[in-house]
Amino acid sequence: MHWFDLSHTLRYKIRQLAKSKREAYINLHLGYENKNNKASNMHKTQQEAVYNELKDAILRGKFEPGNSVTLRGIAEMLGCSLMPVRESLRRLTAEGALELLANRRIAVPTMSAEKLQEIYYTRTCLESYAAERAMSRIDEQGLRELTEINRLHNEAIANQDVENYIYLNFEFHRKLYSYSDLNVITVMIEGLWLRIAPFMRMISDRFAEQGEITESDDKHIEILEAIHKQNSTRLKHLIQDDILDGVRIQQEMMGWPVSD
Amino acid sequence: MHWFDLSHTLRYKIRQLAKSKREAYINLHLGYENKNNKASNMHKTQQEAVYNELKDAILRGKFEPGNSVTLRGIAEMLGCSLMPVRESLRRLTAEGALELLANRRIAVPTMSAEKLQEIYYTRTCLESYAAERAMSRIDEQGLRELTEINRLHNEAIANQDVENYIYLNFEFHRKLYSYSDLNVITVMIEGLWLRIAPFMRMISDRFAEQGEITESDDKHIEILEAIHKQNSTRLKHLIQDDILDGVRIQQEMMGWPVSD
DNA sequence: AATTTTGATTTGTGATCACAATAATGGTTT
DNA sequence: AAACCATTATTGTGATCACAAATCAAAATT
Repeated sequence: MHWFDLSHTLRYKIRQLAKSKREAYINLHLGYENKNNKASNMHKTQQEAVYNELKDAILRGKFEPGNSVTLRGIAEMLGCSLMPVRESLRRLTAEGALELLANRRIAVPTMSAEKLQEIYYTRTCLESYAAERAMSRIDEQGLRELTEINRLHNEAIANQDVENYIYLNFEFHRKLYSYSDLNVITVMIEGLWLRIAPFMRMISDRFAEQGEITESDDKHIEILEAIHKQNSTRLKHLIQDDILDGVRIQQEMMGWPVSD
Repeated sequence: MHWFDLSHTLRYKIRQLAKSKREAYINLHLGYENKNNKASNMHKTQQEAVYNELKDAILRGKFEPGNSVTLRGIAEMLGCSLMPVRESLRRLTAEGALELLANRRIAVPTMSAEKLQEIYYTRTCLESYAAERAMSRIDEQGLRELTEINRLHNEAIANQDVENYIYLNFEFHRKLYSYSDLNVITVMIEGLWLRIAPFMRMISDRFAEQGEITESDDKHIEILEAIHKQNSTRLKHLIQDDILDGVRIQQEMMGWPVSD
C-alpha cells in the first residue's frame, strides 16, 4: 500500500516505536527514505519539519483523494505532539492541499472536472511565464541538473515507479522555475501542484493497473533543447503542451469533457 | 490613525475592557462597524471569526507594510485567547498576507518592484478570465448589486474615504467574480488582493496627502456596460486596463519602472 | 431482519502553562 | 558621549488538559 494511511494495528506499532524516541527532536518515518542531510533539512521549528514532510508526501501521491486526515494520526506517525501537526495542517489547508469539511474534519480534497479546468488554466498561465523567465536566467549548471532529474524521471518510468514518476516530474519543473526569480508565482505554482498531486497519483495508478505508464515522447528533452536554443515561443508552447497532455489523460480516464 | 496598531496605553485599556467580556463568545471591536448580522457572520469557530475580521482589516488597509504583528497583541484587541489568533495568523501567513521573518516574528510584508510585477501579471491572467466567465453567468440582480457597490465606491471617492475606496473596489470585483463559478481561481485572486492591499493603502494615503484621490474615468461603469452588451473581448481589456492603471500609479509613486 | 437508541470512542477546538530565543532597557565602562 | 554589557520583557513555539460535537458499535426495540 502506498497511501499515506495506516491500518489501526500498524498505527499502534508505530506509536510504540515513536514513544521510545519521544525525546528526540523529531523522527519522521513516512515509509520512504530521502534522508539526505542537506542544509534544507535543517528546520528551526517542528511544524516546519512536519510541513515539509507532509508536502513531500502529498507531491508523491501518498494521500488518497477523499481520505480523512486526523491530527492525532499524523502526530503518532511522526512521533510529535499535536501542536506542530495542527499548525502544518492549518497551513496545508490554507494552500488548498487539504480541505476542512462541514463536520470540521480534515480530508484530502476530491477532484472535479471544473476544478481540474481551473487548475489547468492557471498552471498554463503561470508555468509558461515562469519557464520563459527561467530560460533567460538559467546557466550550464542548471541545465545539467535538469538533465539529471530527467534521467531519474525516465528511470522511474522504466521501473514503473509511479511515486517517483510523479515526484520527479514536479522536481523537473520546480528546478526549472527556480531560475525564474519569481518568488510569488512559484509559490502559487507549487500550491496548484499540491491540489492535483493526489488526483494525479490516482490516475497514474489506474493507468499502471490496466496497462503501462509510458511517455509518448520525451517532452522534457524537447524543453531542454528549446532552452538551449533560447527559443522562448517554442518553450512556452512545449510547457503548455506538457500540462495539456497530462490533463487530457486525466479527463479521458475520468470520462470528463476533454480540453481543446 | 487608521493603522491596525494600537499604542501601548490604548492596548491596555482594551485589555481591561476585554477582560470583563472574557466569557462572551468573542467581541471584536476593530474600530469600524460592519456589524450587519448576516448569516455570513455566523462562525462556527473562533479562529474563523478572527480570520474573517483580520482579512477584512487587511483588505481595508489597516495593516501597514513592515509593521510587526504579535499573537498577544491581536488576541488582546479581539478579546480572545492565543489559540484562535495563532491559527488565523498561520493561515494568513500561508496565503501570503503576512510574513514569517527569520527571527520567527510575524510582519506585514513590504512590497518590491518585482513582487508587484508578479502580482500584476497573475491578477491580469486570473481576473480577466474570471470576468469573462462571470459575464455569461450574471443576472439582472447581479448587475444591480454591482451598480450599487459602484455607487458607494464613488461616494467614498467623493468623501476622500481612502479605506472604503480601497475596500469597495475589491468588493466590486469580488461580487463580479462570484458569478464566475470558479472556486479555485477566486480564492487565488483574493489571496493576491491580500498581498497588495497594505501597499495599495499606503500609496493611496500618500496620494491623498499630496493632492486628491480621483478616478480619471469610471472604469466600473464601462465594465458594467461591456457586460450588458456581452462584449467579452472588450470586458477583458477593461479589466486588464483597470488593473494596469492601478499598478502604474503605484509604480510612478515609488519611482519604479512602469509596466508596458 | 431492519431500524432506532444508547453508550463509548474519536475528532477538532480552545485554554493555559512553560520555555528558549530575540528584543528592549538601563546601567556601567571606556 | 559612545560603546559595551547585564538584566528584564516580550515573542513564537510546544505540550498538555478539557470539552463539545461528530462517529462508530453494539444492543434494544419494533
